[in-house]
Amino acid sequence: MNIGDIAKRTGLPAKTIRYYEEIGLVTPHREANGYRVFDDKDMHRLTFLARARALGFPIEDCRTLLALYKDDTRASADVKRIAQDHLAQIEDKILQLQSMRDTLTHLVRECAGDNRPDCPILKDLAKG
Amino acid sequence: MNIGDIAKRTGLPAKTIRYYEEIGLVTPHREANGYRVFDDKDMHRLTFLARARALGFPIEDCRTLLALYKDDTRASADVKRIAQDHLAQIEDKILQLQSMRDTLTHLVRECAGDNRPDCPILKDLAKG
DNA sequence: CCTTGACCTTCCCGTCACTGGAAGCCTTAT
DNA sequence: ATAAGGCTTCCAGTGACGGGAAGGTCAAGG
Repeated sequence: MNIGDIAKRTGLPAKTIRYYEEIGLVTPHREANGYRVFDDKDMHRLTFLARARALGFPIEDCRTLLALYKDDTRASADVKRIAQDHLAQIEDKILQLQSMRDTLTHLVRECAGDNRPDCPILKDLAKG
Repeated sequence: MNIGDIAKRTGLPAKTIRYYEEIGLVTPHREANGYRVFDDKDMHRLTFLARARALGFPIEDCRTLLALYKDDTRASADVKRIAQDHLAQIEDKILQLQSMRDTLTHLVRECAGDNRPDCPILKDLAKG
């Protein structure tokens, strides 16, 4: 399969797949004309990557997860730790965003949104 | 005030303040020796920026908000629209993160986390 | 007067995970 | 023969800074 086909099948942009090759996450073969050829193993790795990225794992986590996946002697504890750490980061982020959302919701509700200059949003930002 | 003092007072790193000057968000004077000098107006702008950034507004929104703040003839509707758009983005992001969190929480709960290789997290990532 | 340490300056590179675009080669169909 | 579309590499940009180097400045102490 060429890069366009695999892109369609994995849902990953061709650019992203080239980038993954550049950083060593996949190593497709090359045809005589220089084109990349992807086999089922590449397909599988890319699908794995797509799912891991969709769960928000950073690239380096993905690399580690792929290595663990390949390693039959892995301990599930190693996988779990990575997932838990990532989960903790996500939960932190959610809390931050919820706090922003709450403040913003309040401010937006207070603001008349008409053509007068008086604005509680700006007032709040300015009050420090 | 020198940059170190204003950094302490605003809570912004000196590096950030220099960056804000570079992109035109503040324009402190310069002493004969080249040092930046910040007055109360700069202080006020930086405090405004710190608060707006803390609410997650992107830099370009901050620039616009500062301009609106300065403009006595503004319509509060303009401010409100910016805040609402930003709020919508935050809510989107929260939903994405919550979806990730839910999946991860489930997977982590399923995983034994011992030294055996069997791992539902990897299984899920691999299944595509 | 000299030095030390704490400031300050600019400049450049690195972050993260791509994305856009240019310039040019390859393949397939007409 | 040519045109369309796919492929290649390489370079630059994103957002909002952070790290660190090389060097100027200032106040206090010996």
